[in-house]
Amino acid sequence: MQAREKQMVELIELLFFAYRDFVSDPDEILHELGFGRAHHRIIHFVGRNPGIRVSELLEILRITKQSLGRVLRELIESDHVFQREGEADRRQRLLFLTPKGEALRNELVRPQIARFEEAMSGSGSDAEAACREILFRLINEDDRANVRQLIAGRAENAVID
Amino acid sequence: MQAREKQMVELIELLFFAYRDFVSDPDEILHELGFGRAHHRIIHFVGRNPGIRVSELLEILRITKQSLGRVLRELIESDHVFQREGEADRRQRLLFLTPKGEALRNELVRPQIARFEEAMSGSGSDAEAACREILFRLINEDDRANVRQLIAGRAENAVID
DNA sequence: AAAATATGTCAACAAGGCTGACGTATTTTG
DNA sequence: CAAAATACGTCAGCCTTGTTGACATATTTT
Repeated sequence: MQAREKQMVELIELLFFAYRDFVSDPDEILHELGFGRAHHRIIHFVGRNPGIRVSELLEILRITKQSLGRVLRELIESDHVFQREGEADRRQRLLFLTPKGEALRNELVRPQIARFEEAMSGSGSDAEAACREILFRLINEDDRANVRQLIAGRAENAVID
Repeated sequence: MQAREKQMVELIELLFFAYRDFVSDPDEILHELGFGRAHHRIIHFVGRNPGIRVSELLEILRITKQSLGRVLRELIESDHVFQREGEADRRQRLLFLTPKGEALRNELVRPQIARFEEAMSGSGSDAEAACREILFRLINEDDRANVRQLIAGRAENAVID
């Protein structure tokens, strides 16, 4: 094995361990509520994209509608998420967080923000930008444009009535 | 939400998408063999740490021995992994990859190396070091020393007879 | 009016986690 | 040396979250 490849393997492992611990704080919180990681992902992306369509969510999460359906139903029944008909297209069921859902989303994202802030402390803004760029380029090339738009955030202040 | 927090949320999402795609290539290969991500993790860490003890593997993967047991048995039956009694402590069942296991490990790691190399191309070695450091600091503080040692690789050329 | 689209749902199944209980070598300890 | 601790394996049952396939309903597009 070349030295360069060895360095890459080290990065592979770092990413594995970083991700393992990165999801561990939310996992604990969720477990107490009887929820799992699947609920987290829905809460997160609905919170970040109020009014997101079901089909968009499916594409982001790369799961089937049947998988989504079960978990989404639980979140609706527990009053964390609600749906509204699309105005332009009434077949759509746009997704929003309730105040309760927003509260949970906040609780879940807080430790993750803290973890990144701690990880960044001591690094300059150039280091942060470098890391951001590398993470971005780990994403499939054909999906980067989508992700860039998603991350930029679209209807940040969507009116929910 | 503060601007700084928003930046952190963007990083959180980048990590999510990066990881999602990062594991997708191995997943495809594994699926054709009737294996899953659990098999991958075992193959990877046994390959990187020949002679690793079962209990060490459990700690790395953060799963129970019952979960490991099933998947490990499959890998042993399919002749990807074999066990040997520890010399010093004969209760131990040290784990090694067979040549077949090594071949699979290589096949699985290749696309991940390629992905990181592509992601790094264009970034300088300082950017790479910065990213490495940030990923490292995402790991739980009490586990960083362990991970550092693990990643450095210990018995790189362990004799297997 | 017919076809396509967006979504929901039922059913059956699989991977891969979990807990709890118990068994067997082997090593360590009092 | 006997007893306790350790390393590991295994049986059984359960949960979450993913899958495929088939079918239903409302709405929009053609």
